[in-house]
Amino acid sequence: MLAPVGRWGEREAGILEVAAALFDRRGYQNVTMADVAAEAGLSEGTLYNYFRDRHDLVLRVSLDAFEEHAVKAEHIAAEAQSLHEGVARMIALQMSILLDAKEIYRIWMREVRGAEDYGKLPARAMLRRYSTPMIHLLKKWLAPRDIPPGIDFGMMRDLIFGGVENFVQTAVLQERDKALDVDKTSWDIAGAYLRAFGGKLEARTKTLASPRAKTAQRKRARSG
Amino acid sequence: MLAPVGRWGEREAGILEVAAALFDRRGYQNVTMADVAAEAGLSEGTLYNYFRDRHDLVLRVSLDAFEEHAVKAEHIAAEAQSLHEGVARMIALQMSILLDAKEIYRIWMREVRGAEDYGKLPARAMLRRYSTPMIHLLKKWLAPRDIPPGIDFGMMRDLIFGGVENFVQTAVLQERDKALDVDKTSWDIAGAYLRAFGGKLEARTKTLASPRAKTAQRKRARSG
Amino acid sequence: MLAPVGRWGEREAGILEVAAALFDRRGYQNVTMADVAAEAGLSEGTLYNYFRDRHDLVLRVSLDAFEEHAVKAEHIAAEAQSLHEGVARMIALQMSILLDAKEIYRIWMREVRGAEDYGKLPARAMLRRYSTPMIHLLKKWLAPRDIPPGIDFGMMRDLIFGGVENFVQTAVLQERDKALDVDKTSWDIAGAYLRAFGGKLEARTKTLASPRAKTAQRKRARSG
Amino acid sequence: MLAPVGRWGEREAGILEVAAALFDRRGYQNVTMADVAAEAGLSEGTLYNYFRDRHDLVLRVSLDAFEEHAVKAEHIAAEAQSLHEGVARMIALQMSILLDAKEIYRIWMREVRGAEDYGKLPARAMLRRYSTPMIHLLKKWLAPRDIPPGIDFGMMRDLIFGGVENFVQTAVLQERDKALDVDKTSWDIAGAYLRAFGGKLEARTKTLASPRAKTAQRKRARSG
DNA sequence: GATGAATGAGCTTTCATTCAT
DNA sequence: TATGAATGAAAGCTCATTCAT
Repeated sequence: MLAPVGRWGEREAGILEVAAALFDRRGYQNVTMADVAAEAGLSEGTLYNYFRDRHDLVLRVSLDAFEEHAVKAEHIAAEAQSLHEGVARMIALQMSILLDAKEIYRIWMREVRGAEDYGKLPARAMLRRYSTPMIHLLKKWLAPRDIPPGIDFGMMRDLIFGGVENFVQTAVLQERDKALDVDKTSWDIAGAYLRAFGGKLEARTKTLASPRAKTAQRKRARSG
Repeated sequence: MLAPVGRWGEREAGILEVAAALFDRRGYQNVTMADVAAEAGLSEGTLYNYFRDRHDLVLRVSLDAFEEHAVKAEHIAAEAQSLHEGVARMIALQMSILLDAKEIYRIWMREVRGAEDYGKLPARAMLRRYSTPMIHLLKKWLAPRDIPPGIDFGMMRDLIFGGVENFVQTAVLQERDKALDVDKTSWDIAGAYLRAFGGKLEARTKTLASPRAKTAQRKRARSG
Repeated sequence: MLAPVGRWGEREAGILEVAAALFDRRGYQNVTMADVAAEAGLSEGTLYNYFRDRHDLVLRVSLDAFEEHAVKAEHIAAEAQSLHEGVARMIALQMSILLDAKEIYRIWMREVRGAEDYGKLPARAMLRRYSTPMIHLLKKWLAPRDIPPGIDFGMMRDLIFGGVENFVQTAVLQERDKALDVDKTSWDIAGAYLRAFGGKLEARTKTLASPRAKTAQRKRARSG
Repeated sequence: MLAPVGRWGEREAGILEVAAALFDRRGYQNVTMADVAAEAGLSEGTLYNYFRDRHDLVLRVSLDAFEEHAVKAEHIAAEAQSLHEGVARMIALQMSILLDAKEIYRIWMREVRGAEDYGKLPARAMLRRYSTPMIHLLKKWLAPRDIPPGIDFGMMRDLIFGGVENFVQTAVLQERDKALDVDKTSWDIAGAYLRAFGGKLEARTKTLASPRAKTAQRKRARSG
């Protein structure tokens, strides 16, 4: 779902952006509606013209952010020249998300994935858009007879994304995140997973475009 | 509401148990002190005879639960007859924790690991007790020359635990958790990781004791 | 309970007035935020739109009340035609404050004067504005050679204000306060202090304007 | 009312002493029953075998302390060789009370004098015992024809005690209290009051016994 | 649509007091 | 008498949400 155009749509997008930044800076549980309103230069009441309630705002922030990620994941899957490259770039994407906007990711995991009733449908759809490209990638390049017994594609995806998440979390906790070479590490980890799942490894030749840099650019462009 | 939970020292254990169950059912952020008190059959004020404040209670719940897990992890590492068996049992332990008490795990990861000041020392020690046995296991059985480049032991541990966590989460979300064959899946996933990290695989012969069943037993015993 | 007290800026003044009255009636330590809210016809939360916290409210009540007193004290010092008249009017002012709003005075002495950190600056400034006019008065009219040894101006001020406070307190306790002739008593007490400090006494000729009456008028006007 | 003798009485006296010390150190509003119990080496429940409730304890602490002061005041009035000496010693007593145990004094003024129903009778009696010696002194030495018009003995007492209280309070606030020469200042202030009330001044010849030192001695003796 | 004061339920925490042992 | 765990009524404060303007 794209943001509506025109003034109304712009303002909504502005609120979402401001809220995302605030959430990321302070943790979304510690951001009040008043904070968001103030940061957006609006009054509190106005927020409720755009979002049903706090939950809705949180949800939309996360959906919005994940939309971008989903698009990127789809590109990676579509353009991969090899399994190793594709998985590595997917891992690099995941890493950069966690490093740049881990709070949004947290919201996603806690509020959106776990939500029982509200917004479940668009959230599920978005989750699928983000996580299925990895499955497509694996399905395309892995020979069925090489896949170890008991392992399926969904499991692979879960193991990869979860493993990377945990690895980055530890790195952040140990304050090794600034020194992390995302591209190289992604390639190495991808290699490990290919071994695990019966894929063919490659030597790392060309540099992966860093989604991290792209993200930074986008942010600069928007706030201008 | 349960009947009041015993007297004296037992009462503290009872509160912890009741709180753990509540946290797990509703998410610890959504459980109030009044909820815990009511569920334990006590008045609100009484809680504060046992725990300095809410934070203390949350911490203690998590520490308490993890103590048991740590002990089990240490046993597994000490008694493993092969790498495949050890890793599989470790994964099975992790799975059962996540299936039985995923919220406690969440508390651990978010409140305890991330805490800056309070209880950092005992918490860190406990974390190490839980997560290092896996590293010991891997160090003991993996031949250094078989380990793929760019992969170290800490990374292996993070990838394994994180991957399993995510896999279980997805299973729970898709309501496949009841049908999950923890032992078999653990063995298969362990196999994948051994391939990934250069370990020697084995055929699965004997049944792993399910820590899940043991936990259930303990709980029944305590609340009597 | 009073009817809701006006709108906007008036509301703050209304809360302050209502709080001052409550404090005076029951002792400010025994007045809760809920009490103030109820008496002002507001909900509890609303109070916190006007005052950061309880301490802030208490402080503001006292500062507000003392501002008026300070202005009066300055006028008295500026317009005094003789030392006897000036001191007498200052004593009469002090008496009327204590009779009308002794709790506010108590807050001032205990919370504001004694406070270590918060609002120290404006509070100190206000205290000076209230208590220095008396010193100016004495300095202007007392011949240095007439002042008894060991007595300085600060001491004089403290002895006068403290003595009057205690005298009024006793009168209130013995329920003689209604019958108290503020003007005459002030004149007599002033005379005693002039003797004590080496000042020239005068016969009491004209009536002192009673600040007590003025205060009552202001209150009636405001609450309308 | 003297404390009962025997074990029961001793324990009660011990609690009172401990409570008085705590009150003075931290302000009596900030001392809980639990604090007093802990400091006295008793359990909380036991306190209630000796004191009906918190109010009763506070009251008794103050009564107890004032009993000593009253005895001293009576001695001073009985043994005074001149008005100047008597008043000066009375002022010195008041100063030392305020410097050594201002919290007890505060309790007295706030809780006891102001109390409407409870313990009014013994409190009133004690207040009288403390404050009438000053009146006796003045009545004995002041010639009625020298007393200025409009001034009576009760007023004198109030002006003296209140003035001294305020003076000491200011000194404490300005942290001049350590440097305060109690005997000299008392003499000078007494001189001022004698001028005010028509008494005969004297040169200060002999040193006044410092009640402050005596108090310290007593405390040391008791806690041994 | 925009405002922002008002709301009030809800939270954590304290502490004097009670009472079974 | 002594104990001390249990109590529960407050208290101060927060904040998502509403609504008259």
